[in-house]
Amino acid sequence: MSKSTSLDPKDSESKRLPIYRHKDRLIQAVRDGSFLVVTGETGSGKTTQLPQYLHQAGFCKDGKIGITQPRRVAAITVAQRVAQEMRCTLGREVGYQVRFDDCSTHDTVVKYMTDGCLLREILADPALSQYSVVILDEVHERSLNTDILLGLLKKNFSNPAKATKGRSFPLRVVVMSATLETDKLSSFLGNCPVFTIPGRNFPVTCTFGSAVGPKDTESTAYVKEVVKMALDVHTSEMAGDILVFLTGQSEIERACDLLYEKAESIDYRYDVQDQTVEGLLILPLYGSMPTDQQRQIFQPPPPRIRKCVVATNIAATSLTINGIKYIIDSGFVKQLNHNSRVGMDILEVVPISKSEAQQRAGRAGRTSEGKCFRIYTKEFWEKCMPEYTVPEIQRTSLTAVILVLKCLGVHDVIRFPYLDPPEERFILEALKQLYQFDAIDRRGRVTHLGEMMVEFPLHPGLTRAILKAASLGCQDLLLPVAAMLSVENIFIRPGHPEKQKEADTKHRALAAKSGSMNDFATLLSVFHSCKSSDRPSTWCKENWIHWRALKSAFSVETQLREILHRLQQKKDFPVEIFDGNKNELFRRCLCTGYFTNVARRSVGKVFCTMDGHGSMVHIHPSSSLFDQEAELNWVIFHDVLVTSRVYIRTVCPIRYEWVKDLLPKLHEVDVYELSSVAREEVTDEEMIKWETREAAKRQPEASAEDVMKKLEKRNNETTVSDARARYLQRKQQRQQNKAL
DNA sequence: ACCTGTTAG
Repeated sequence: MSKSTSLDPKDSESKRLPIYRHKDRLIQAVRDGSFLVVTGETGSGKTTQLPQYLHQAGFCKDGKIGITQPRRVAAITVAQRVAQEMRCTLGREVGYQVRFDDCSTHDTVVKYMTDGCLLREILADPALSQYSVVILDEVHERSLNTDILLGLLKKNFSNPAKATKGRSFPLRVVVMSATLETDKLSSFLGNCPVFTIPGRNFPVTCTFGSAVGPKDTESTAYVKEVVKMALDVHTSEMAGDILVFLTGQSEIERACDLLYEKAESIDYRYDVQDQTVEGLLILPLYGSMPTDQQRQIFQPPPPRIRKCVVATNIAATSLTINGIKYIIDSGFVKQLNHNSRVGMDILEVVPISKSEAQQRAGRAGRTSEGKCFRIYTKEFWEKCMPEYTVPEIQRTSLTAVILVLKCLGVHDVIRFPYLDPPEERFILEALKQLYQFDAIDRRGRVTHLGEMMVEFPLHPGLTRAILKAASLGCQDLLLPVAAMLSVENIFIRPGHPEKQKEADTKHRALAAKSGSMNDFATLLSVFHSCKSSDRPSTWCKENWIHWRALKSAFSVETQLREILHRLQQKKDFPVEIFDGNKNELFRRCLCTGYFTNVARRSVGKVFCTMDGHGSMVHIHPSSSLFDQEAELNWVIFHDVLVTSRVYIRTVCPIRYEWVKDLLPKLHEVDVYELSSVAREEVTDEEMIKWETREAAKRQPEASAEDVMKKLEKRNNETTVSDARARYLQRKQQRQQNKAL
C-alpha cells in the first residue's frame, strides 16, 4: 500500500475528489457501527473511492467488500476504473459479477455486482459469510432488488446478537444514496449515522414554460412544444448540446421528423465570442435501437454543429452523454404499473416526479454550467408532480420476489421490513399465484417444487412449465420458449407502412413454418431456424427479427438448461409418463404454467379471462390465431397489452379438459390462510361455489351473453378501461395535432 | 383491424 508517494496523475485525480478530505472520518464511521448511510451527489467519488479506503484500512482481512449497483454496465465500468486506480488486473483483487459475466476469482476482495446478483448470493449463503462489508449503492433509485436487500440486511444484521449468526464477526453495511430521503433511510436503519459528502456538479438553471398545465395530464401537445423549445435554444443559446426527454419511440421519431423539417426552414446564425453554431445534428435515442446507432450518440458533433439528442428516460440514468448543456424536459415518462385489481401490468404515460425532474436537469451540469427548460408550468409542477417516484416495489408484480423471501425463511412476508411497504393485496396476489403454481402450500410454506423454482431467473409460471416438461422428458420444447419470452420482444415492427407490410408478411411466414397455430410454437421454430442458420444475424435481418434480443435468448436458454441439469442430478426430481403426440404434450406443459392466463370465447371475437377478474379481451392481430374463428374456444396467453383494446399476445389454443382440474385452484385459495395469519381449517365451500359458477358458464350462447353483460358492467369500473379511455383520448389528440 | 419506457436474474 505504498502508493502515496506516486506521481501517477490518477492518484492525484482521486485526491481531488470531494470525498478525499473525509477519508479518515469515513473509515472510522464504518468501523464504529454496523450501519452507515453515506450521501453525496454524483461526482463526489463515493462509488469508486469508499471501497478503496476500506480496503486500505484493512477491511478485507476477514472478507470481501461487496458493492451493489442497479445496472450491469455501471457494475462493470466502475470495477474497471477501480482496478485501474488500484493498479491490479480486473478480476483479481478488484472484480465484478453480473449475469452471464463473472469477472471475479477467489482472490477478489473488492467486488462490484448487480443488486440481483447479491440477492442470488444471499439465497445460497444467508449469512453472507464471505463478506466483511456490504455497500448498497444508488439506493435512491429504489430498484426492486435493492429494496429487498435493504430489508433483508436490516432484518438479519441490525440486531447485534443476530448480526454474527452464521458468521465469526459482524457485517458492516453501508447504504449510499443521493441527498434526498437520507433521514428516512437513517431512521429505517435504527437511526444510524449519516455521512454527507459534498458533490462536484455545476449549477443548472431551471425555467418553467407555459405549454403544459394541470389540465394537460393526458395531452400529447408536449411533443410540438418540445420541438419549438429545442429550436428556440438552438437559435438563441450559446454553443452546447441539447438533450430532450420524451416518453417513447414513436413520439421520438415524430419529434425528430418535425425537427428536421423546421431546422431546415429557419434562417439563423449565431455568433458570440467565436462560439458559433450553424447546424443541428438530430439524433434519436431509445433502448430498442440498434447498438451501433446508439454508439453514434456518444461521438462529439462535427465543428460548428450542435448535437440534439431526443431520448427516452434511458438518458436519465442508464446512459451518460458528454457535452450536454441544455435539457428540454417534457415532464412525462412511460411507466409500467401493476394493477392487482385486474391482475395486469399496464404501461402508462404519467407525469414524472419532482425528484426525477431534478435528475433530468442534473444531466446538463456534468461538465459545465447548464440550463434546463421545462415545458410545463410551475402550477403543473406543484399540482401534478409527486415529490418522489413511487418505488418499483409498490407498482410491480411481486410473485418472484416473494418466493425468494419465502425461500430465505421470511415466512411472514407481509410484516417484512420494507422501506416502503407494498399494498397488502399485491402481496396476497403474489402468494395466491405461488400457491397456484405449487411453489407454496396452503399454509404458505415453500414446497419442494418451490425450492427448485427459485433457482430459475424467470417468472414462476414459466418455471412451472419448464419443470413439468422436464419431468415428462420434453424440456427441449420449453427451454427455448421460456428464454424467448424472458427477453424483449423479438419481432420488429417498423414505423414506415411499406416496411411494416414486409415485416408482417415475413412474420406470418415464420408462423406458418412452425406448422401449428400456436404462437409459442412459432417462438420455438424461430429459435431453431435462427440457431441452425449459417449466418444468424443476416437471417434475422431478412426476417425482421431482433438479433440482439434473440442472441440474449440463446444465452438465457443455455443458463436455464444448466440450472435444470443441476436440479435433475438430484435423486428426488419427479418423473412422469405421458402417452400422446408431441404437439399435445407441448401445449399441456404450457397449461401448467399458464392456467392463470386462460380465456374462453364469449361472443364473436371477444374472449373472457378465467382468472376471476373476468376481463374482456381480444386476440392481438400479431397472433397467428387472429381471425381464426372455427373451433377455437379456449386459449392460454403469455401477456396482455392495453391499447385501443385489451389484447392478449402470444396465444395458444387448448382443450378445456387440460385445464379443467387446474382451474378450481384459481378460486379455492384462501389468501388469509396463505398469508400465514390464519388459524382455522378451510372448507371446500369456495371450490363448490366455483364449480357451480363454471357449470353455468358452460351453458350455450344465451347465458354467455348474460355473463358478458355482467362482466362488462364490472369492467367499466376497472382501471383497464380507464387506461383504454386515456389511450383513446391521446390518440384522438394526436390525430388532431396531425391535422393541424 | 396492430404502436411497449427502463432495469435485473
